[in-house]
Amino acid sequence: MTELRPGDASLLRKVNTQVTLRALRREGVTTLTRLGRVTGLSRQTVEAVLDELGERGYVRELPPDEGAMGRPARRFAFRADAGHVVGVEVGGDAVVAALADLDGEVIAWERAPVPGGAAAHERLEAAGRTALKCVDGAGLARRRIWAVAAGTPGIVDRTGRVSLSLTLPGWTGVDLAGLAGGWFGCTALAANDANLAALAEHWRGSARHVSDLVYVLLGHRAGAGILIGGRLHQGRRGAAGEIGTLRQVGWERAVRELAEDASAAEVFKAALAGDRAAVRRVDRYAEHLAVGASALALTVDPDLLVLGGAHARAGDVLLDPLRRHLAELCVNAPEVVASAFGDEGVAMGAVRLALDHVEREMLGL
Amino acid sequence: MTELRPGDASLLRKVNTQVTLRALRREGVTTLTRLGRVTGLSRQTVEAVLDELGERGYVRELPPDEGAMGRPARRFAFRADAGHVVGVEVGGDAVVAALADLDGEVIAWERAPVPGGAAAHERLEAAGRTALKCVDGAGLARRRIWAVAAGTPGIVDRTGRVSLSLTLPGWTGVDLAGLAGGWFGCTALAANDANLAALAEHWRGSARHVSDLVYVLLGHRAGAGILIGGRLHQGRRGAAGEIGTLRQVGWERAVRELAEDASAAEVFKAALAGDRAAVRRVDRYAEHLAVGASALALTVDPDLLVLGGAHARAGDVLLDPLRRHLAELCVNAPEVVASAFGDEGVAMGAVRLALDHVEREMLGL
DNA sequence: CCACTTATGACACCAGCTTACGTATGTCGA
DNA sequence: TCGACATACGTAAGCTGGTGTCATAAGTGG
Repeated sequence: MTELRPGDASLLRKVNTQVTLRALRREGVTTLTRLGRVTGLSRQTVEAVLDELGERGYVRELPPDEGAMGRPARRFAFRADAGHVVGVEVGGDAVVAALADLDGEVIAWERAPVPGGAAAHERLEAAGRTALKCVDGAGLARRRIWAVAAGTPGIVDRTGRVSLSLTLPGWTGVDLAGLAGGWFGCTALAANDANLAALAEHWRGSARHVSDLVYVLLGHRAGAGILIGGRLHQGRRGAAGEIGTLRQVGWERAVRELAEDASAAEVFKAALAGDRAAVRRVDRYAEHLAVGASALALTVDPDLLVLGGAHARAGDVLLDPLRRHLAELCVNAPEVVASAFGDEGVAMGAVRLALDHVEREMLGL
Repeated sequence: MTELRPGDASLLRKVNTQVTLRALRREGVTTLTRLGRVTGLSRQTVEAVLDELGERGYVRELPPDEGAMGRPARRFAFRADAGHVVGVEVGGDAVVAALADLDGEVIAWERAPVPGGAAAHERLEAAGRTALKCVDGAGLARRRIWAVAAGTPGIVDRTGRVSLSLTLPGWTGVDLAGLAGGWFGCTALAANDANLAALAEHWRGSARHVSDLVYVLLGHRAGAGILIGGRLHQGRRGAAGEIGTLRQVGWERAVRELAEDASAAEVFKAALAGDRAAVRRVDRYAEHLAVGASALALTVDPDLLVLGGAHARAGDVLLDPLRRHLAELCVNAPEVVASAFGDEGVAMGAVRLALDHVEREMLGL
C-alpha cells in the first residue's frame, strides 16, 4: 500500500537518477555510452543525471582511459567517500563499531569489552566512546558521518527506543537512537540485534540470493530477525521474531542447559571430538532450538534459515542435528546455513541500516 | 527490491492514470475540477487520462448535473460493470462462489454442498458447476469474466497447485488454478483459504485500518493467513502460516477434542448458557489455540489477530478465554477480534485476489 | 436582462527523454 | 606522415506529458 502521489516531470528524473546511480555503482568506473546501454537510457539523459550527481558530490569524473580504439570516453565513478556511516553493536559483553563508506566498505573496526552487569549509562558511554574512537582513529572528521545505526538485544520500537530488555540491567526504556544521534550530531537509528544480523546476511552473507529469510541469533539468549521481500519486518512494536519468549518453545531453558557446567564452546568441541555425552547435549540443544525455529519457519515459510551468533560458529556439529529435528517438525523445512559472519554481523547490519537511510536521503526520499 | 526500470514519459502517464483512477473510484461520480483538486494534478491532465480510460471502457461520462451554480461540470464515473470476477471457495463441506463487478460489489452468490469424502474430481466438478451457475444465473455472459480465484484448505503453491492437503481426499497435487482457468477461459489464481480470508478481512472486514495481520481460520482444521504491509505473505512454497502442523502447538488435537461427543456449536451454546463443563472445554480449546496463535503473534507481531471460520462465530465465549491465554503467553499480545464475515469470507478474499490481478492488468502491469 | 459563478477550451510554456547527425579525438596500418 | 577507421561527444530538432493563464461558455439568481 504505497502512498501514491501524482507525478510531474521531476518524478522521471528521480527514477532515472536512481537507475543511473545503481548502474554506476554496480559497474564501477564506467563511460557514458556504456551506462546508457546498461540502463536503457539515452546517453544524454545519463549525462544530465551524472552532471547533477557530480554537482551534489556523489559522482566524480576520472581522466579518460587512453589506449582504446576511437575517441576516449569520459569516465565516471561513484564517490563512495562522499559520506560515511557508523554501525554499532551494543551487546551484552562488548561493543563493536564499524566505520564504512557509502559503498559499505568497512574502513575501521573498533571493539571494547563491557561487563555483562554494567549499568545502562556505562554501557552507553562505552558505546559512544567506541564509536567516536572508531572514526577518530581512522582520521575522519566527525561531521563526515551522515548516519549512525545501533543494534542491541531486546525489543526496540520503531522510534529506536529499547522497549524491553530481559538481559541488560537498566536497558529497558533507553532511547538508544536518540542518544546515538548525539555522538556525531546526525540521524540515528536503532533496532534489535538479530534483525540487523539478518540484514547483513542478506546484504553480504549467506542469504544474498533470497528474499524471505529468518535469522536466528544464538547467544546468551536466542532471538530472531525476519526479512520479508528483502525488507526488514519488525512488527507493530518491533517485537517480530521474539518467539524465544514462548515457554513451550523453551529457548531460554535450552540456552541455560547447554552451558550448565562447562562452557558452550567446550561442549561443542567435545561433541566434535566424538564425546557421547557432549553429542547428546548438543542434540538436546538442537532439539529445543528446532521447536522455535520450526515455529518461525512454519509461520514465515522462508527461503532460508540462517543461524548466527556465538554458538552458530560450532558449525555442522550443531547444524546437522538441527536440520534433522527441523525436518521432523516441518512439512517442508527450509534450508539451514550458518552465518557468513563472525561476531561482526550485527555491526555490519547496522551499517546496512544506516546506508539504507542515507540512500533514501540521497535521492530526496 | 523492486525491479527498477528506466522511465520515459509514458511512466508518468501510468502513474497519473493510477492516481486518477483511484481517486475516481474513491470519490464516486465526480467532476474534472474536483478530481484535479483531490489528486493534485491539473485539470488538463485529469481530462486526458479520463479520455483514455473512457476509450478503454473503464470510465463513463454522465449527463451534467443541473441546478448548481455556474457552468455545469462534466461528470465522470468508474464503470464497475466493465468487467467481472468470480471468487470461489472450494471447502471441505461446500463450494461457495461469488460473482462481483470491478468495484467488488457482489452481484450473485451460489452455494452447493459437497460431501466431505467426495473424490477430487467430484469436488472440482461441483466447484466448476457452481461457479458457472453463479454467472449464468445472474444473466451475465461468461466471456465477461476477466479473472477467477479459488481458495481451498491445504498448501497451495505459487502456481496455484495444491501441493499438500491433509483433509480432502485426492486433493494433493490438484492444479486448482489451471482447472479453474478452464471454467471461463480466463486467467485463474488459487491460494490457501485462510490467506484469502485474511485478504477479505483487510479489504472489507475487521482489519481495514491495519497493515500487518494474522488471520486464524477455525474449522475442521485450523489454518492461518498472514498479511504483511497489506500484502499477502505466502512464503516460499505457499506454506506460510501452517503453524498448526507443529505437534507442540496441538491445534489438530484441540479441534478433535472440542467436538468429541457433542457438536462444536452445541458446546459453545452450552458454555454461553453457563454450563461449567462446556466452559471448561471451550477454555481448553482456547488454551490450545493460544499456543499456536502466540507463536504466530510473536513471530509476526501483527497489528491485529482476526479469528474466523465456523467456531469463531461463537464470539466472546471463545474470544475472551483466548485473549486471556494469549496475554499470558505473549510479551504484548495483539488485539483479537472476530471476523466480520460469516461463511463467505474465503470467497470474498478470492474476489479480492482476482481483482488485484485485474487491476494490475488494467494499468498495464 | 444583467451580474455572478463555475467549468471549459485553447494557447503558450516548460521539463525531460529520444533520435539523428555532424564533429572531435583517439588508434591502426600503409 | 597520412588516411581509414572506430568511438564518443555536442548540438539540434522533435515528441510526450504536465502546468498555468485567460478568454469564453453555460448555467443560476435577482
